[in-house]
Amino acid sequence: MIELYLLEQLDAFARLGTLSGAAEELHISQPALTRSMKKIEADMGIVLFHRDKRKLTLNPAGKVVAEYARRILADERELLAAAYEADRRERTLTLGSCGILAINHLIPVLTQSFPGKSILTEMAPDGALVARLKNRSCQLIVLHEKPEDKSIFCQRYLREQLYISVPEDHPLASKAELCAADLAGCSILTFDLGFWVELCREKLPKTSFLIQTDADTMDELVDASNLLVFNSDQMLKDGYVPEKRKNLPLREDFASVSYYVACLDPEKARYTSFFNAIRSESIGSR
Amino acid sequence: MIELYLLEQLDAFARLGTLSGAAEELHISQPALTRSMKKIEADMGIVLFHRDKRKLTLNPAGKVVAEYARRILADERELLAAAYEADRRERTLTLGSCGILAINHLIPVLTQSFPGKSILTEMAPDGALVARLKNRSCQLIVLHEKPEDKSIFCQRYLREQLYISVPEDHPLASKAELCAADLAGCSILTFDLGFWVELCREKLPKTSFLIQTDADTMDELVDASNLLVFNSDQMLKDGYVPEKRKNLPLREDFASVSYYVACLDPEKARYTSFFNAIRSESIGSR
DNA sequence: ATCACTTACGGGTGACGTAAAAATC
DNA sequence: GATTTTTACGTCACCCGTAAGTGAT
Repeated sequence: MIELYLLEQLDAFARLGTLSGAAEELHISQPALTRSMKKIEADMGIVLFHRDKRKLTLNPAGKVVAEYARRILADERELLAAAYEADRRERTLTLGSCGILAINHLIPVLTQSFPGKSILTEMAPDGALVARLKNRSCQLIVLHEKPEDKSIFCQRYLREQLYISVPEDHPLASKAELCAADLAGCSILTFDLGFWVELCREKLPKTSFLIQTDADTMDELVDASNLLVFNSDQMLKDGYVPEKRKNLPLREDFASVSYYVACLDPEKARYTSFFNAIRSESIGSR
Repeated sequence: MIELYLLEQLDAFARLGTLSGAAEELHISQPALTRSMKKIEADMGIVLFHRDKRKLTLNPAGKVVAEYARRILADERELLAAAYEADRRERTLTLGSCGILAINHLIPVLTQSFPGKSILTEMAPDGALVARLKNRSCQLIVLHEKPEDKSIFCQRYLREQLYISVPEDHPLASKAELCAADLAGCSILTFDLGFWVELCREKLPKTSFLIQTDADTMDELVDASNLLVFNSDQMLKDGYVPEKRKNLPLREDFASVSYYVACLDPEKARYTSFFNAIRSESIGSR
């Protein structure tokens, strides 16, 4: 058995050409290298060097060993990288969601249900989420349409109804509720809420959406402008109630969605406590 | 840097399933293994095992490491095998020859010209020899036809003239020399001399050859029979003179050949002393 | 004199075995 | 009680650095 530190030292010598150079790179003394090179030969029982009193060079067998050593050292580095990646996956639970609401709601639940695990969240469209679930990039996903796939275990979660926060002095403020036509030609301020934006752009083509990604900027714009603001029953319940605005529901089919929390069916046992935890919340929200 | 002995121990545990089993296979104590497994984790800085008080099992990251370890250990074994093979090639000089005569003559010369090297000889037809020279299975070859290939350096060596040793009471014994027709219908005893047998079978289709591979058997058959015996000027010079027989030359073009010693042209400098040694012998033989 | 490698010597880390304990079946 | 793993302790190997030596440029 040739230990890796010996192969590393041989590799350094093979690349640098001199023991002194290799010793410098490895931060060890020359004599240590002399001994190591002798030790490899002794361990293998064959001669690997041509000794010229002045210069040490690899003979053909030595070159063969150096070549393999290089490969083995690369494999060892790969081992470390793969192990760290596996470890990271073990310690983190990745939640993918089609919208930001579920993320905000679920992070505390996940933190409590899986103590010791880091929670990583990301937003993506439903289709991409299913793909990420299957290639194990995500362990849990939140969709706004029920997946048909039998290999995916799925549990109904919250409903969310779209609201528009209308400035009190806005013409629409007199209404009790809104429909798509009311919003034609309007601009609506909205945070980057995931699927909602795409859905509304499709369903309300005559309305423009002003997407904000920074929460503070968003808040300032809401305060400083008399624009319509995107909102929902859940957001209102969470306390997101813009000042000096009336919050009106948007009465359209698309403006009310159900969320579904899903995982790979074979893995559902791992997440039982989590699914139980959100079931009560889900029922409570109806 | 994870040392190989640790990976070996992890691999044994991964295969055997228990530390005690692995310890037995590795001929070390259990506590040593416990410590080694802890050391791998400490060296890598991640957890690789699920500890159940009673049973130790690999977690996903541990399985990844075990898988890589297996590959790396296989590579290390391959390294050893390749190095030993390279070392063997370095220490042995392989001579291929079309006939046994050149082998017998050249072994002492090679032994003296390349002190410290083992000499390995083998017999094969000219075509195969050239192939073996090119793929480095042989360093030197002896042919009975001059190769045209420019990448092959070639030097003329001995000539050999075929003789037939005829029993003194045999009808042919009265002749001074023989031709192909004289041998029609005869059986000739011969040792396995390489290309000569194939050549004679082709040129003397009406003569049968009784091939012997064991030298003692051959000698006894020569003494006990009144068969013709295959011979040559070189063999006679070497002292192979069957008793109670007359040695007659076979006067046919094919029955006299020149040998050529060859090596790869880029390597000829390595064999200068050898080529010089056989040049004098070659000239002396004419 | 300088450079490259080798030899000689002393020190500290660490890999091992033995012995014993803890925990589970 | 038997099996498996862990902890504790002492020993020995060995890997390293420093210092000195050899040979070549």
